Amino acid sequence: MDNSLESQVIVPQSRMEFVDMCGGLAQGFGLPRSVGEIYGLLYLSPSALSAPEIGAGLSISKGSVSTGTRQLLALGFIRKVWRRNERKDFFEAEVELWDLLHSAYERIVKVRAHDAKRRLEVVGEILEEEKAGYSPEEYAVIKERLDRLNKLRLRAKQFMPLIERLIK
Amino acid sequence: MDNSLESQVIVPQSRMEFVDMCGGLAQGFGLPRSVGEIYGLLYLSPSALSAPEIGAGLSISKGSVSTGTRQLLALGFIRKVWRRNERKDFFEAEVELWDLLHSAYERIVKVRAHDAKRRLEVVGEILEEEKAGYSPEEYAVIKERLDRLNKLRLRAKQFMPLIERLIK
DNA sequence: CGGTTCGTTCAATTCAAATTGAACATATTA
DNA sequence: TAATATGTTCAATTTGAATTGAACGAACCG
Repeated sequence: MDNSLESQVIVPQSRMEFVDMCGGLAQGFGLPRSVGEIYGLLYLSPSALSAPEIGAGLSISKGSVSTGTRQLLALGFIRKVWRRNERKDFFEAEVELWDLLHSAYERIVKVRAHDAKRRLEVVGEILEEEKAGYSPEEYAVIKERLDRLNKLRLRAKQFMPLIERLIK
Repeated sequence: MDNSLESQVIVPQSRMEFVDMCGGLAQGFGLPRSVGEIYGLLYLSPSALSAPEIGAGLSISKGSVSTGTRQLLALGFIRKVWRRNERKDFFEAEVELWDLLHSAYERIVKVRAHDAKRRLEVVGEILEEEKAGYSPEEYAVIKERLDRLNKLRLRAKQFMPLIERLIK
């Protein structure tokens, strides 16, 4: 049976425009478009929305709503809210974006920096093992380039605490 | 005929490890993996490489080398160098990464910020047109959320000059 | 109980982006 | 001039990620 309550969910154009913008932003950050769209829909929603409402509003499947909301919950961008006498889950957006972005910075930038450091070390180690395979000049060039990268890394690292203080 | 000079290009493991790391970084920034790999190969190369050498070293097609180098040239990450008595193009990496990253910041962050501003304005305008369709309470909530975003935008904007001074 | 709705999972599908490779233009050499 | 090599473009293909939808378990209701 068609549930008329949800099938007639119509999201006004202004909010759809916003949804679209959030979808694009999400893509820019390497997240699925639908994840951004769900957040956008919830962010401009005057009240919490159920999963079926989200699906109907954005014309996406149950499955996408389920995985999308799970990701957003994990990132802290949305919250579940319960309404009494309602079995459904309702979702609302976390509107304190500054805090969210701050913790995203922690997770993404720091993890990535640490990763880069480790991988550069590995490259350096393997290079030492292969040292014999290079002429002295070649080896010197490669070594110098790696050193250069490490200097860049340290330079970037120096600024991190400063930037952190700024955005706290 | 098989050109034995290029078909036997073998890149040592240390550099392949580095190539792989650059590929992953490129993906993280929304660029094709192969573009990062080409840069990685050139960055640790003691001498400039020809397009066929790049293709052989990374096992990618002529076409990918062509489009990849074009992108890297456009971004300023590599340079063409000519060798006399050689028809081929040779490529070498720009090693002053700090400058490159700085200009990338300019292009990406600033453009994106400007874009977000414009799109938010559009949403605001459409919302005004649709004002009648909302109850006063609903309208107030949506309006407040949009204002919140604009405040966030301004807050971020304030820091941009500071950060710029830091990384200059 | 059966009937209904909700939410999750996962295999199948779809879709977009990257990659390939063939066709082409241009340059080089004999 | 023919024969070979280089590099670009673009249509076709591949590949990987997002999305769907069917199957399932759980919660609720008459």
